[in-house]
Amino acid sequence: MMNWPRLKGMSTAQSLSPSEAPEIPKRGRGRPRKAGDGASRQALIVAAAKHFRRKGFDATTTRDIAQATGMQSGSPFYHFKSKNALLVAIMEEGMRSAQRSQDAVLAALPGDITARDRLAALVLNHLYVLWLPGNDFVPVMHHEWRSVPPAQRKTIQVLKDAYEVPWRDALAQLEDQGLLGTNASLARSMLFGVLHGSMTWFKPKGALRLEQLARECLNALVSEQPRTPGPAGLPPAAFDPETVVREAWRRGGRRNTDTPSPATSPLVLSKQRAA
Amino acid sequence: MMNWPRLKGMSTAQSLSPSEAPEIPKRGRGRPRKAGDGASRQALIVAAAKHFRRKGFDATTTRDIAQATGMQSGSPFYHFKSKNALLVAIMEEGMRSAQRSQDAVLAALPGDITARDRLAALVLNHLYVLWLPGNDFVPVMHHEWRSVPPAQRKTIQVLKDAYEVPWRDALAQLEDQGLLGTNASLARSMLFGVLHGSMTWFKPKGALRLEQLARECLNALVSEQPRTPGPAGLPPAAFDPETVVREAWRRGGRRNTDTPSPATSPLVLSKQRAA
DNA sequence: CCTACCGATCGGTAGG
DNA sequence: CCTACCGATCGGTAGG
Repeated sequence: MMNWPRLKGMSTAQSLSPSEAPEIPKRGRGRPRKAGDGASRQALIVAAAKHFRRKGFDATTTRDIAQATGMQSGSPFYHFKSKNALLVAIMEEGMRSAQRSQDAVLAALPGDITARDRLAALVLNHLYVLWLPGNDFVPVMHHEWRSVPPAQRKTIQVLKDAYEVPWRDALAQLEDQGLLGTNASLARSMLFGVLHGSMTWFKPKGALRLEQLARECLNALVSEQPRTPGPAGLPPAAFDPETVVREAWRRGGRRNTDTPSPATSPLVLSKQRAA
Repeated sequence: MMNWPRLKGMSTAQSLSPSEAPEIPKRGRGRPRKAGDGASRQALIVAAAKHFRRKGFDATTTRDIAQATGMQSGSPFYHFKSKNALLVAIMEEGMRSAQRSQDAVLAALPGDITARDRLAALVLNHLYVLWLPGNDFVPVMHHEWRSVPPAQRKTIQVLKDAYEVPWRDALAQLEDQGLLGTNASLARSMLFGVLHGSMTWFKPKGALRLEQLARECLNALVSEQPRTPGPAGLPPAAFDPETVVREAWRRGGRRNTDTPSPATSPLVLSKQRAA
């Protein structure tokens, strides 16, 4: 899957993941249809990822996947014991592939590079992981997380944590240099939010390419000059817009259960215009 | 729905949305079970939103929703002509409610407030919209967008565009003041990415409350002092980490279709350790 | 808004 | 990996 190669002859079945071992296809026997090894399994993963990304996990039928792979409706269950196992396999392979490319990029970077440039490389690589054609695995992972059985979430979470280690390092350095508007941990969560959110609104056509998007994301979250440390901390005093919002909600809202609120607040009056 | 009230006696059926008008419940006749008006319809919307958020649109059955509302399995279709119509109603009402609270907040703000503080109020209000209990509508809108029939997307898009107008204004001012690391349009998309992404990772327990999250988001994306306009533009020269990443992918990747790539690149060698 | 129901589909399996 | 199939469920409807 993805754009990242695996070693030749390295059957996917021998990977570290105990969660989804197929029946061991007895390679080398029978008719060597495609390649004899896990090619069909791989084709199922690729087709499933494509469908899951477009229509969602629940809306995709195992028959869709089978048909896209040229199989009969029952055949996917020869390779995967359930539809959910197929989803987990997609996520695991997506993260492994992303990790491979990220490691390769980091290894190719000069040693004396700044933390900002290192983060730039991580960001661009991540955009490639998300956006390059055929790379449906990581997007599916993020969007279909709730369809993963809780028992198997931990395995994927470990892969995600490992992937984020270099991000933590780079952002911690940037925080030390005063180049962030928040702390490293929050900046990392926000940065991934920006990057994953780009899948919703970004269209890589025209002038704005992935490379430029990467630059803009970095510029948006990482300053080039240290920020003034003056009032940068948490203002202990009342934050004006904050109290305004809080008060507005206190006036205008109930906790909301079933019935619409009685509506006697002045807020509503200020809203009558649009009705 | 939400925490924002509607005018008393304003049946939801008379709203601007032509997309989902129920059968006009003949209010005032029959047994006045709850309130006589669209209370059941409203209860369906609330219950559906809760389920859609937790389990997803496809995984939620209309029977789930009926049961949560104390109805029989066929009854939701008296109020909504289809499951999809229920989803659209959730999104429309979610946006209308968000717009109401946002308008109220803006109206309550002093006129001489800075663009930064105005944006702070918008951000905090938006976090309330996303996070306060019972407010499942807008999260559902973002997560289940692809389940909306294309014909009805436009209606909701209009509401979303209106909602974003004050954001555009505030961010345009901030861009003029040199407080953004990117342009106003991209900053807006990124900011919403951060805010919506918070639904994945943020837990409003402990020290980090919504108010502080709002501050941190703002600090992360909006400087307090104008940024140095020096090398802030697009560097026309080769961007080092960028070319490294691009080269790495060129070496390591094919476009990817079905079969795993042959893998003869040096990238793979540098990755053998984890196997 | 309930009763009773239908047609279609879906994940999964037995047995080869 | 195919054939043939099952049990369960699901969105939706007729008729009151």
